[in-house]
Amino acid sequence: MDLDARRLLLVEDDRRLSQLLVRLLTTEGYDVVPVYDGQAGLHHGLTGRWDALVIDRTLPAMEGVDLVRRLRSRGITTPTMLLTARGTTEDRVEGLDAGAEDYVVKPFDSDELLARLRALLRRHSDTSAVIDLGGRRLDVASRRVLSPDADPVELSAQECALLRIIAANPGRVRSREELHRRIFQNADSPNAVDTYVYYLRRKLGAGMIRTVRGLGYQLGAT
Amino acid sequence: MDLDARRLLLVEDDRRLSQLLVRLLTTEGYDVVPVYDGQAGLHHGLTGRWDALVIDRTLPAMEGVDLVRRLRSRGITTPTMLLTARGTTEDRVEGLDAGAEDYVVKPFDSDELLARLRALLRRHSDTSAVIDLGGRRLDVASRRVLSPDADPVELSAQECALLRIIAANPGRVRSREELHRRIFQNADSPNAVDTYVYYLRRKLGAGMIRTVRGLGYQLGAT
DNA sequence: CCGGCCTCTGAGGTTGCTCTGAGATTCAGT
DNA sequence: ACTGAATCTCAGAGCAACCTCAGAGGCCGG
Repeated sequence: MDLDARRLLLVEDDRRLSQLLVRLLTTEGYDVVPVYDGQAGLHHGLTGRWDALVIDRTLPAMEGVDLVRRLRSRGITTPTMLLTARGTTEDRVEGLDAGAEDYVVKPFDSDELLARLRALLRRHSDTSAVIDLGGRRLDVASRRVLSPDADPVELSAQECALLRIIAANPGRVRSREELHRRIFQNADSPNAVDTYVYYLRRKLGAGMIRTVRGLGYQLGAT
Repeated sequence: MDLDARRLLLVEDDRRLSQLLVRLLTTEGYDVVPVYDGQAGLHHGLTGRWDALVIDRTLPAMEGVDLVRRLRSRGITTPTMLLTARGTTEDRVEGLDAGAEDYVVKPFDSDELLARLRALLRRHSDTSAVIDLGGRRLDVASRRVLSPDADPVELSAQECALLRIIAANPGRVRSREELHRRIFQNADSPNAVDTYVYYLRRKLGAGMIRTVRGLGYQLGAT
């Protein structure tokens, strides 16, 4: 077995298609694990370590788009490709805005799927489980903030997702809209982002997150 | 005039399509610069600061795919979207493997293009405009003035806008009228510019902005 | 079924920004 | 030095953006 192989989670209910994809991707050198419904996909997506997710849009137990949304809302940012039979624009837009990085319309061509997968993995090669916060560190896997001279601070899923986005790029200011879209997509209150910033500050100190009035938030002490 | 708009370089030789795209993207709040052949695209891609590139595949002087390849080979990693008329798989694969992040097949749907662009920009995140102030630097994105040997100085929106205009051309003198027109659109008091110059001097030192009596203001002597 | 944690809502309270206006100060020309 | 014009200084009203936090409802393990 290839220890450096990219690990893919394949969520596809059609057994025949699933088998076909497993064979194709395995031949290309990927390490593929197939599951056959949304619940299993959610479970493995949340608990496993994956380089990319390949998810069918139409699944029993949970729509593919909902699966992506739920994973994103739990702080999982693994790059994701949707397989979709429907080619309508609204479907595509919905998929992309749910947080999927890409989609492929069935029936698709093997070479195209592989090319898109390569492109997906290429730009997401910076997945480090530990993010530097300037002095402290965010361990995404265990959702804890570790500091050299204090006890670890435990974060909830949403807190972690928020901090992760802000910390991904220390110099950059993230707008409320972006944060809301990426984390609280099924929240009506535009205030949710503020609230979680408040929670994080309460746990980590006010200096952790800087407010840029009218623009958004930024990692503090940069 | 949106100072925080995302900057897009559009490389499209078909004037009609180009104009259409400029209008669409501008309406969405992007800051779009159109060029009409590969050479110009290469030049601007190498020298300008862009948040994303939108490139037609079929161009005079240089193919779109070659343009992407050449930009990538020079270390330009700006996220890129290809527009392609041909929908064959080999074309798509070639485009993606050349380093393009995404492609859209013509004729394309506006909503889809915009959704893909959002997805593209969402995952790329390290661009920020920094203006030299002679020793210190103005980070427009986070509205701060950074200096090598002091804490950052935070600016308000108006302060930043004012300093940005003055600092854009160090030698040039900006009249009160111009500054007032560009920043204090709905302010009655002709004194507003003076006030904000005062605020900036208070935060950054009197030498930052020089008064040219009777004419206006200018970036202070380095 | 219960209790605890997490998520999101909504309603104040507070802060910081914007712009105004008026007096103080500087400047150029006489 | 005198004078009028240009510029500087600064306190404060009004307002939007932001913060704070209690609580309702959801989810999950016991």
